[in-house]
Amino acid sequence: MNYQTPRGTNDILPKDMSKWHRIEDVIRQFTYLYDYKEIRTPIFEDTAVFKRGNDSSDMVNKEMYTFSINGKDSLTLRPEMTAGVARSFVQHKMFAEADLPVKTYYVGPQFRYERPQKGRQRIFHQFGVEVIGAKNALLDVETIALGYSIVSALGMSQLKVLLNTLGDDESRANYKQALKKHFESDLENLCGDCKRRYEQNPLRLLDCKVDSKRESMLQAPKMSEYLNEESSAYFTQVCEGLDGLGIPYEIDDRLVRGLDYYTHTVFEVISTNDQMGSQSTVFAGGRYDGLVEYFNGPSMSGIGFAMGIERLILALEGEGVDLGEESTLDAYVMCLSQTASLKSLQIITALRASGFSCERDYLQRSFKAQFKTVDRKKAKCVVIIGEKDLETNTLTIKRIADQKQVVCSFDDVVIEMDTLMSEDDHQHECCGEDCTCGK
RNA sequence: GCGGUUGUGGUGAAGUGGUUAACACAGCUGGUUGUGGUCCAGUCAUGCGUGGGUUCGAGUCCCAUCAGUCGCCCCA
Repeated sequence: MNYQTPRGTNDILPKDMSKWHRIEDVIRQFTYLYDYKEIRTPIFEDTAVFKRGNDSSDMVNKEMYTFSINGKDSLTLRPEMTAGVARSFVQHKMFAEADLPVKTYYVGPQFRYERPQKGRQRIFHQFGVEVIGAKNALLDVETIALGYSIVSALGMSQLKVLLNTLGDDESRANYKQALKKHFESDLENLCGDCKRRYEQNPLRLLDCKVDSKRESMLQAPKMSEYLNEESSAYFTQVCEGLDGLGIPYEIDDRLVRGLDYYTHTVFEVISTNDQMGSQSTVFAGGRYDGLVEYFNGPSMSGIGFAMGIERLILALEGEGVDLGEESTLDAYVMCLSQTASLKSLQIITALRASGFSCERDYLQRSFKAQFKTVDRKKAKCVVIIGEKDLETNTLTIKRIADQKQVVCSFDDVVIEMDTLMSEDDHQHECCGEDCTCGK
């Protein structure tokens, strides 16, 4: 038996972790600037939190990891975060807080039983925000701006913001009816999926890829023609806000999100990098009006988005953005004889206590092999302790950058390291390769 | 859930059914027993995703299965 990660899951290995940390750093930096607070909800919830009666999405109906213990509760590994956050918002009566809206963000794993593909895994990670308790077009704008700022700050530039509105319930109901009426005569000729969509969620007819060129599809009525005055005005404000911030976007009247709770603004930010494959959406979201009420809270609106971190990494790597900070080491301590090993342990401990990151050899490898490790680890200095040094109570410190070498007593190792390292820093700060400053 | 395609050491890969599974990189050891990055030599897959089958003989053919990947569906 070969043990391996279950299908559609993967280990995030130490060598890749710096990318994740970098992304999480930028996320925390920007959510701080925008005054969002982190929320952590359970990895699993009562199934009813996700599976709400009227939902037609595949995610909720076919892709959930649902289980029960002792035949009692039906629990589900979260496939998304919005429902859990809305549930939490109501459970903890955040609707009564003095300062609304409540602005939250989250980062964590999500679980969907899907056929894996590039950019689509069964366990994947999302960063997302949920702003609940105020219905203001400027919040829609702020939400999009936050996501946009984060991916931009990370260096993503090949992207497109797609925007649409689904209007309020009244507008959407009228539109759905109009769509059904429009496609009624052509229904027989549409693809199988479209026939299903016609019944389940006529809005989704619009993003069919098979029938997109059909006459009836091209002639399909547009959402914008069915917006009532309020919905239309709201959407205009969102557009004006994005214009005001200089965020480029395209209105895509065929953009329909899959989850049933969306109302008004919906948006999707896709990577246009050609290495993305068919899963190119990096983050997407929209406004939802009925969710808080579903969880027995007051009638409050919310808006949010979710960003796929694995997809973000794919997009950034596709664009050639370098996310890995170079891992470096202040010193590599070489011990060249067994008898010196206790001394080397004391030295490395003293250096670490003074804040220098240090590593050493544990395999009694050759001098040459240890020096190769120094290169691979990009250590700034090497501390060398050998048999002879025990007699003289000295060791050698070598600075790799310029090969400068000093011999000092065991007791002075920290002081000497300080000196070498600060000179080194000086070099980095004040000058490049053609340094004339004399250091 | 549907269809296509791929699967050989740590990595990239050669390998028309026939003895010991090329080559390159990385690793390790030595030349240089306290000064690395170059060079040279040596070493490194009892095994070809897994399990069956065909055959005198299978990495090569067949079946099943697992996984990756691409598209559909769906979605972040």
